[in-house]
Amino acid sequence: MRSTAEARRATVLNAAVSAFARTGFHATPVTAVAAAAGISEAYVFRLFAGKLGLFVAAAGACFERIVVALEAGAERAGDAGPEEVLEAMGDAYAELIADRDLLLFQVQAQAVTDVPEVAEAVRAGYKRVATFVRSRSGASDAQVQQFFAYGQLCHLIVTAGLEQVPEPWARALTAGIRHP
Amino acid sequence: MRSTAEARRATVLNAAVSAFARTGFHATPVTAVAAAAGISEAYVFRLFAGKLGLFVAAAGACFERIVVALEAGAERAGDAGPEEVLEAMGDAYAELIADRDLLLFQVQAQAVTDVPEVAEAVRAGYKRVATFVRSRSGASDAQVQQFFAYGQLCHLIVTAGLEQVPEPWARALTAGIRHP
DNA sequence: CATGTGTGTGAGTGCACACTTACAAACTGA
DNA sequence: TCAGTTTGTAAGTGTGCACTCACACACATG
Repeated sequence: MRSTAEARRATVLNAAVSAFARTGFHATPVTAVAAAAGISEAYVFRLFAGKLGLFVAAAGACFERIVVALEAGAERAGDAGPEEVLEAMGDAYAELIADRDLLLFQVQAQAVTDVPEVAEAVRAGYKRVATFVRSRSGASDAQVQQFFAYGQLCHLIVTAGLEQVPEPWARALTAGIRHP
Repeated sequence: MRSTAEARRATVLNAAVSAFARTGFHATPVTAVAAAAGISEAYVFRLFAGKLGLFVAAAGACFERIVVALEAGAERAGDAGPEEVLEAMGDAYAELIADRDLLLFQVQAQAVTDVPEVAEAVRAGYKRVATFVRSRSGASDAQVQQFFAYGQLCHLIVTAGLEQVPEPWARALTAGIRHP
């Protein structure tokens, strides 16, 4: 055996998050994920339950990585006040999405929520993130809501490339958003 | 002649916004748009420059309808203060997206921004909306930014179906958002 | 009526891609 | 060493779909 199936699954999931992030579910052939992972298409189908199963598993991996990053960020704030912890989590999230894979994957997943399995995975992912942010920061509901609202705005800024637009309307939207 | 090409284009665009909103660019066959518009697939290809041209035109129609709705909403606020005008615009937007087509189309368009023509159309659309909101409301950049941030949060709530989730984390995210 | 112009379609064509199957090679244990 | 299990693939198969083309009908204008 060259490798265990479990290890292969992990590398395939990394490749899948990256590939799906760039071109989305329907425009990303499984061959692209397989090639990025360095294995054959057929083996991807053995490791995961179809393309949809692969995408759902990738969503799980994506949100997992987000929660881990937020945990690490919150750790840097120790047991400071809610605002400080949220701020630290924001910084950690900004660093995490520097490579854009996790951000773009979330956008792509949101766009495929007409498939029930994906909608469920997205809900599960945000449940993990939101409950963690809430409990770890101890912030109010309104503060948590604001945290996610500006996070979603960040998604728009990056997907539309607004940080490259020098006009006033774009600068208004991007002002103060941490290095998108 | 049964109809003018221009009139056909308009009905096709309505069908396209609706169809693309539900299943996205890559998962929506042109036959579906054609069927919804009541014409043949071949004629859609004569009216628009390929599937991509159709999608870009639909994006234009989508943002056009949004600006019109915001204008009407702002009109109801007259020349009140920035907060009141923004509030009225928010109400108008909430009403407009009750059928979800315009909201979902924006999400789908964001997901296809790896295609340069789509990214350009999205930027153009948000440019129209943002400049109008800014100038018509006279609100500060920070207020405009907040307006869009919570708008994007609304998109997440609707796509993920969070308004159906009774758990505390979901209620924190949906609190106070106008009937998504 | 003849010619032209705009509206509209049926019937393809070719290709990309999800998924399967049959088979091979590596490793394990007795 | 030989049987069984796991890892891995090459080579299909079928289908859905973007896009084309030849052709038909409606209407105008001389």
